Amino acid sequence: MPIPRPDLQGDRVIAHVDMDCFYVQVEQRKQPKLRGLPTAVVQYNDWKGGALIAVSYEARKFGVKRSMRGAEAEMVCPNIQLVQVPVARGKADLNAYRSAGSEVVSILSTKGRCERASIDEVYLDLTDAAESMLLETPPEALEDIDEEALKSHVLGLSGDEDREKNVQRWFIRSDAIHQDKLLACGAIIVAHLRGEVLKETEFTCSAGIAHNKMLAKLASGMHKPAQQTIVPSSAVKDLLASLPVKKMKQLGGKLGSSLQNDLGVNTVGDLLKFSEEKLQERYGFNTGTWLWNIARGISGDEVKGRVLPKSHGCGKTFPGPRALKTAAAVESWLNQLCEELSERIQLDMDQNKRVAHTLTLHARAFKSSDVEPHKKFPSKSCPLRYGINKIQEDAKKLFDTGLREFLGSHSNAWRVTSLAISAGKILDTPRTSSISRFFQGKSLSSAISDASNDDIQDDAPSSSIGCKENIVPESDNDEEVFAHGKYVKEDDAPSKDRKIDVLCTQSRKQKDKGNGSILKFFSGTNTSTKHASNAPSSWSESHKGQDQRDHQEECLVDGHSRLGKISNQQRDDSWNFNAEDIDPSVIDELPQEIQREVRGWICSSKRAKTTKRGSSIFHYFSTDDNA
DNA sequence: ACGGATCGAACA
DNA sequence: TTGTTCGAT
Ligand SMILES: Nc1ccn([C@H]2C[C@H](O)[C@@H](COP(=O)(O)OP(=O)(O)OP(=O)(O)O)O2)c(=O)n1
Ligand SMILES: [Mg+2]
Ligand SMILES: [Mg+2]
Repeated sequence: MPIPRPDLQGDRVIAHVDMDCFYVQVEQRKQPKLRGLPTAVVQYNDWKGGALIAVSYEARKFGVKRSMRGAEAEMVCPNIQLVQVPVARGKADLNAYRSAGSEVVSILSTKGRCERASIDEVYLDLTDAAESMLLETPPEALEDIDEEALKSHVLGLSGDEDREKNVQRWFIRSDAIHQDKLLACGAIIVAHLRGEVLKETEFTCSAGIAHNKMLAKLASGMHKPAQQTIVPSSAVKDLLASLPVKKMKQLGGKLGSSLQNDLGVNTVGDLLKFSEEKLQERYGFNTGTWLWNIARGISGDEVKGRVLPKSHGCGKTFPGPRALKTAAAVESWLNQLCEELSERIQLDMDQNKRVAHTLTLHARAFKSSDVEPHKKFPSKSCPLRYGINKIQEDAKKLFDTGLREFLGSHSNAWRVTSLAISAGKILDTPRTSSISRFFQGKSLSSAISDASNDDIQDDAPSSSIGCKENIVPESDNDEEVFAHGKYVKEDDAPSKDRKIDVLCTQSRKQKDKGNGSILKFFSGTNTSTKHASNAPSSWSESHKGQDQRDHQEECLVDGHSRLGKISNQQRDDSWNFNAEDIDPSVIDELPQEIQREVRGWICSSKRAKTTKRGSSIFHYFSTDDNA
């Protein structure tokens, strides 16, 4: 029913709100005497005074920077107040900051769709609220406008003399274009929200108001602290023309470096010189169009309605001499991490009625024997069973299987330099459904405990059928949920029904994302053939050289290739197609029940693909090679 | 190999 | 679907 706006002109009102030196503010609220003083938050004081992770604006004036050592900071700012991150179970404990972030979100999520983008920032879609305001109480007289709103920075305004006056005039211009009027309303709403945040939490924040997320994010950082910035469409061109590529979100890493070094692109505006095809050729289909769009200030990325994190993780590093070298030491630290994780997912369940379904372990290690102590410790996951002891038990198993794989057959001396676990696949538990009745009279918490207590066989975690039936909610949508499952291998080929099932599930999920550009086509069997890849050479150094397939040894299975030009062949024996490359007449030859799915996918894919980075993948597990 | 602890997303 | 890599805060 809800059809996404075309949005090609950018008529949404999007805000990005980012807290000012957030951890510092949290600590200053705890210790008000620190307010106004140059302050920084450090974690782990023992080595060189710890590392700074947040710096107050007073301290920034002295040149104090994040990632400085405490001792360094004291050199440039002798009066700096260093506050340590709380420590619990031998590791940094960020719960106070998470909790403070939640306070803020609960206020900012009241006027429109809200997306938690990090511990201290959110995106807001204020389109509806702004349109309502424009209809009902349009800003006409200065007296009616929030004073804070009138202090906004408006990009592109003539500038020099009397900024204040110009902004005031901008807000009440009756001859402004509709877009600008909407932004003005958005800015008034944001000013109000920021006032509410200050009143309720004592925290200041800064914000950007624009027609999409990318520009709003850019704007929020332009004037800090405790200010807000508006980006009218008319200001976009000049803004991007002088913006160094590295300042743009997503271009701060290797991609941005490649743009500079390989294309000579120094500002985002420099990208305008390149055709979409040229960018696609070098950086891939999706990234290419994404780059082409952002050069023009276009981004259709929508504000997801999600105010809670999608995963909980905790970890600790053991650098240099602190590296763990015994199983007992690893076990001990794992236990600490598991305690914290258990606490946090339990809190999530109690507060939000959500249940996590997957436990994942990451580690880094090296062999003390080799001169080149390279590290590649495989991550492992399994179904998550609630309860500290269960989690500890499973985490240790995951580590052990990872370690055996890491060591190969020779058992060498090893060192572990980091351990991390995380809880993912977190799902809402619907209030009303048969599953709730099953748990009648019990708290969700005790029901989950019982489910894991009726001792599941002590086998290695592999399947979650029991878990799924006991915990996973009955579907409100008719989409099957897999709590945890292992990748389907060729020699373990699923039945035909099963394959179709996967197909439908995946396609619905992807369609909901409202964006897609790639059809992923599994042959299901046949691992020996290598196929042509006309995928662009990768810009990322790490991808280079791992691309083992550049020539065509064999034709594609009949019917598959005729779907359209192959965009990329994957290591998992599937082929990817771009939506516009698919020959519509060939779709008719596909199995009936699949045709509808493919057509629906192509439709949504073509609609949204140009405005958002990334791809949706259409999984088709064919039953045989000649499907 | 002292820039740690977390998160989300694309990719293979 | 799992596991890896990238980028971010
Ligand atoms: N590399 C980083 C970056 C940030 N943070 C934490 C501490 C910050 O307080 C918080 C928010 O990050 P920001 O990038 O928003 O920075 P600040 O809020 O501290 O400052 P600003 O006022 O510039 O937003 O996240 C962190 O632990 N490690
Ligand atoms: Mg911030
Ligand atoms: Mg931030």
